[in-house]
Parts: sequence; C-alpha cells; structure tokens
Amino acid sequence: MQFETDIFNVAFEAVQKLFNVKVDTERIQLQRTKAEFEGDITLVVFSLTKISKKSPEETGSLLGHYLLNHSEIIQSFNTVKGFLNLVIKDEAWLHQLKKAQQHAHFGFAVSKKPGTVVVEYSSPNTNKPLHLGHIRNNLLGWSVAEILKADGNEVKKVNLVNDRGIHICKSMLAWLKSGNGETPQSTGLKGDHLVGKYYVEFDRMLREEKQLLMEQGLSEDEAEKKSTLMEEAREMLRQWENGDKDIISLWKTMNGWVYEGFDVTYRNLGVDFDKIYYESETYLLGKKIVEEGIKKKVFQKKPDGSVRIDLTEDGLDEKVVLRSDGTAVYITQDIGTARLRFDDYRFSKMIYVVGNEQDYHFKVLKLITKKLGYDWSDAIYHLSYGMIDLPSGKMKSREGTVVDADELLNDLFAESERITKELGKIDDFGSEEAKQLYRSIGLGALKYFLLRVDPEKRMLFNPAESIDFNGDTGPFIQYTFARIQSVLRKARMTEALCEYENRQFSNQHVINKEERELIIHLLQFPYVVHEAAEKLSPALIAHYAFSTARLFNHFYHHHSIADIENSDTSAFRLKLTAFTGKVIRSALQMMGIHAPERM
RNA sequence: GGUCCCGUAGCUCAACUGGAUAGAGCAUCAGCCUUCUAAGCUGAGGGUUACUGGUUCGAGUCCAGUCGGGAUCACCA
Repeated sequence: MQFETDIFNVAFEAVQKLFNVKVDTERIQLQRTKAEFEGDITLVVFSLTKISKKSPEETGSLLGHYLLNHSEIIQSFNTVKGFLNLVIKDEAWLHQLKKAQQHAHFGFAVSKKPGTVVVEYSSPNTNKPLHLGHIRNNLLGWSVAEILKADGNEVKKVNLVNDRGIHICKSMLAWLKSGNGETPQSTGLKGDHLVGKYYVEFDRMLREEKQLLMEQGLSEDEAEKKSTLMEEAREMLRQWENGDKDIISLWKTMNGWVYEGFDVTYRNLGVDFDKIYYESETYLLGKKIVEEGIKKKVFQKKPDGSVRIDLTEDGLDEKVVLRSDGTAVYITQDIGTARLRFDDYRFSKMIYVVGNEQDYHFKVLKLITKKLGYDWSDAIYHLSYGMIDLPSGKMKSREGTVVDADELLNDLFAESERITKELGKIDDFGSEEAKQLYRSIGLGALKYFLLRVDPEKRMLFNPAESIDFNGDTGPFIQYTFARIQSVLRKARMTEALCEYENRQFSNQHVINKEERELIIHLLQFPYVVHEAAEKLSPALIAHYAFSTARLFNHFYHHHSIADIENSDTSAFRLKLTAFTGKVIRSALQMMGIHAPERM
C-alpha cells in the first residue's frame, strides 16, 4: 500500500515516544480506510491499548495528533472506536502520481530477484483433446508466470507432455482394431480429436468385454483383470518400453497428429513455453533413480517384482514406483523429470500447476525427492487449483460431458462477432482486422472468466449461459480501455489539447472526489502485482483490473475530460486518463488479454 | 472407513496476517444517449456467511461438533 512504510515508521516512533514502549512491529496494523468513513489509511489501535493503558478512542486520538505533527503527508485524522483514520494530503497523492506517470513500466518490479522460478503447466496427455479444465490450467500457469516476471523473477515456463503410458496404448490399440487407417487428412478431423475418438472407442470396447465377463459372474475388478483388451494394452506398453519398431512407429505417428492439434489450440489461447519435456525422454532417468534408490534403501523391491516405498510413517500409504513387470508408473517419470529440470535450471522454486485431484501425488513426490536426499525437494510447490464443474456435475471425457476447448473458443469468437456487429462501432474495419478483434474479445471473456476466480477454488461453468460480455467481465475492461483510447485520440486532434502530454501539473492542483479515488487506486497497482506474485493468484490482478475500469467509468460519467474551457484541468484529466489506460493495459497483459484500441 | 478441501444474496464470485454497517457482477424493478464509445452510468430491493457451541475488545475468517457437497487413499495419469 502506498505510504504504508512512511506511516508505519512515524507510528512506530509515536508509540515509543508517547507510551515509552518499543512495540512489536505486528502490533501496528495499517489498512485501507473503508469507503464509508473519512480517510485514506487506517491504523487499528486495539492491539495498542494494552500498551497505552488507555481507551481505544483516546489511544487513537493521541497517536493521531502525533502523526499529524510529525508527518508531512497527513492532512487530518479522525477516530471512530478503535480506528484511527488518516487523511493523506492531496499534494502527496499528486506527487506520487507524477512519479508513477514518469515510470516507464509502472507496476513492474524495478530490480531482478535472484534465482530462477520454473513454472510447469499444461501437461497434457496425448490421448485426447484439451477441454475447459485444461484451459483453466493453461491460463493459470501462463498468467502466474507473467505475474512472477512482472514482480522481478527470472521465470521459465515448461510443459511436460505425457506422451507415453498405458492410456496412449489404449488409443493406439483401438485405432489398430477399428481405425481402418483413418488419418486427420482422410477424416478432416483435428489430430487430437481423432486420437481422442479412439480413446473413447477403447473404453467402449472394454466396457462391452467387461459386461460379458460380469455376466459370467465376475466382479468388475476381476473382469478388468481378465479382460484380453487390457492385457493387449499392457502388452503393448511392454513392447513400447522394449522399443518395438512397429509400436514405436505407430506411437510417433499418432502423437504427431495430437501435437499438430495441440499447437493450434495453444496458438488460439496465446500460451507459450520456454521448454517442452516429454515423459518418454524422462521416464528412463526416473527408473534409474529408482534403481539407485533401492541400493540406498529408500525403495524396497517386493517378491512380486514391484518396487515400492513405504510412506506410512509420514501418514501416507505404500506407493508403487515400478510395476512388477518393470514398467514405469506416473510418479517414476515425475521423479526423473524433476531431477532433469534441476540439472537444466538450478531452480530456486518449481511450481507445478496441477489440479487439486493430484494433491496426494505431489505430497508423495515431494516426500520421495526429500528421502532421496535432493535438497531442491523443498523448492517444489504444487499450485493446486480447483476443478471446473458443470451444472450437471464433474466433466467426464468418457461420458462425453466435457466442454471441448476448440468448440468453446469458436463459440466465443462467434458470440463476440455477433455482439460487435450488432453495436456497429467498427463498421470501417477491414475483415482481417475485425476478425482479430472478435478473437481478442472472445478470449478476453474466457480468460477473465477463468482467472477472476481464486485458483484454489473449484468453479462452475454453465454452457447454456456460456460467458457474459457485460458487467464483471473481460470485455467490460477491454471496452473501458478502448473508450480511454478514443478520448485520447480525439484530444490529440484538438488544437488546444493535443499537447496535453507535455503539460505538467502542480501538486497544488485541485482534484475532485472521483479523480482522487481513481488516483489512489492506480497507485496501488505495484503492490497488487507484488501480492499476486506472492500468492500466485491472477485473480487479484483480475479484480484490480475490474475495479480500475469501474472507477474510471465512474469518473468519466461525472466529469468531462477533454472538451472543457479550462485547459489546465483538461490536460490533467487527459494525463490521468492516459495513465489509467496504461495501468489497465499492463494488468490485462498479465492475464494474456489484449487491450484493443477500438471496439 | 482413513486423510484432505469446500459450504457467503435467486445465480456466479469478493472480503488483506481475525477488524468498522459482509461487497461486486448477473438476474429483477426504476431512471440516464442533441455532450469525450450506452459492451456504459445512477438508484432500489435482495444475507441468521449451512447449523450448534467455544476462544476475545472484536469471528465469514481461529477451535470443536453436527449436517450437506467434493477430492483422494490404483501395478490410471
């Protein structure tokens, strides 16, 4: 918060002088004053009454007088119960505003922090197309990485493609059995969708087989074990790990289709990576580490051939790290991948953006790396985000209740086109320019919708209502930006005002209520960015961007910015408007949302 | 069953390390475009923060219990 340290220091000194005690720093609590009271910053004095041995009102009043006399920036104060509300001088705000406006990258950290932060996100399986849940993951990961960069961190975005394992074999097997040589070219299907079709097909065939077995009196578990299809899939995985030429070749082909499809979706979403890891390239290292771990007695080889780790003492269970047939499981490769990453980046922190359904997995991963003696184990952090629910419940790919990423994007682009055309504000745009705008508005709606919610919390998406373009939405913020640019454009074409950028205002410039509120809010931006980075929460940026837009619109409707008699006031307001635009653009940028000049 | 997470307005979400009268948007109702973009602005109604107790100057926030929802405890990922 702006002026926090200034006031803190004087308050600290005040307590010492007035009550003759050196206080613990946490006793001095500062916060923004609530809107319904007069003041900008509030000192909560309850915790100081024990020291002052006076009533909260009296304590506040004594401190208030001291602060008023010893701080340059305080205009006045009032006490309500145990709250000491401080009014900061307008000239102090204006002074800060001037400094902020001169800042080339206001809101972004000035100095670099030591160390490298690795952010893993996306991490798709190559057996099915991306859905809404993956979109939340991608946008969260991307945005968290950008926010960390803005806060001065060296950041590497990495993706871990889960390109091997039993699930891929299922798609391959189904394609071999009933694919008739279909390809993306022959079907016109996007590659990831084609492969996904066969993953679903495998599941259908398996259910059929299990049904037959269960009719013979087997339980579901037994049926799964007895299933010849499952056995074939497992056999395929063994052949794959043995490097069987045909299997590898088919695997390469089908994964290739998926990657082409993913690339399109990633491009649409505007996410990118510094490095892509493939499980097929890390699982062997994982297996090697497991072998070493057996010697170190971290893992135990069981009579059935499987390798396990006993985590019961840590409150968890016994965990398999290698199957009895020697093949690797999920955690095996994750151990290898983590180690490889450390060798690559020597990270000071590694953030895994992965859904909360895997909380257990990451507890295990952290524990295993710890037991293996890796000191970077503590640097592992699981950014665990909530699932997206539909009104009907959880999304399930097998039951076809998923919201497909590509479909959703296209729907949003179409909706944005419809609304834009209806409003008719960009009728002079060329078709390509218009198309770009439809995309950026559709994406703005989607990204804001997903990022505004606290990552930890699960959220609800209603396909029937889809995503709004009015109110607390991305397009509202984009619209406010476009409106700002429009005002500035007009002013630049006015002879009396075109020089507004070069005009300097005095700290004694008189400001109104709406301007004051907006200025104070704008000056919070760097603190918000810092907090968002600490909490790894793009939601804080989203809320901030929204309230910035709301405050600006409020100001806009109460005062005329450009066409007024007084050119000093006008120049001041134009500069304030331009600065607001800059802050909004930076905030949107951290969420990957484009700020359009017109819409 | 064990472990963990969640329950805030009709709906979707806020509420800084415990702080003042729990805030926004959507939806509903009533207003505002001869003026810088109405994807906007102004106003109204809407709450026992699931429930019961406790901790204290103060609890949506912390603790215990109850009810309701979810995740996980795979030789799936």
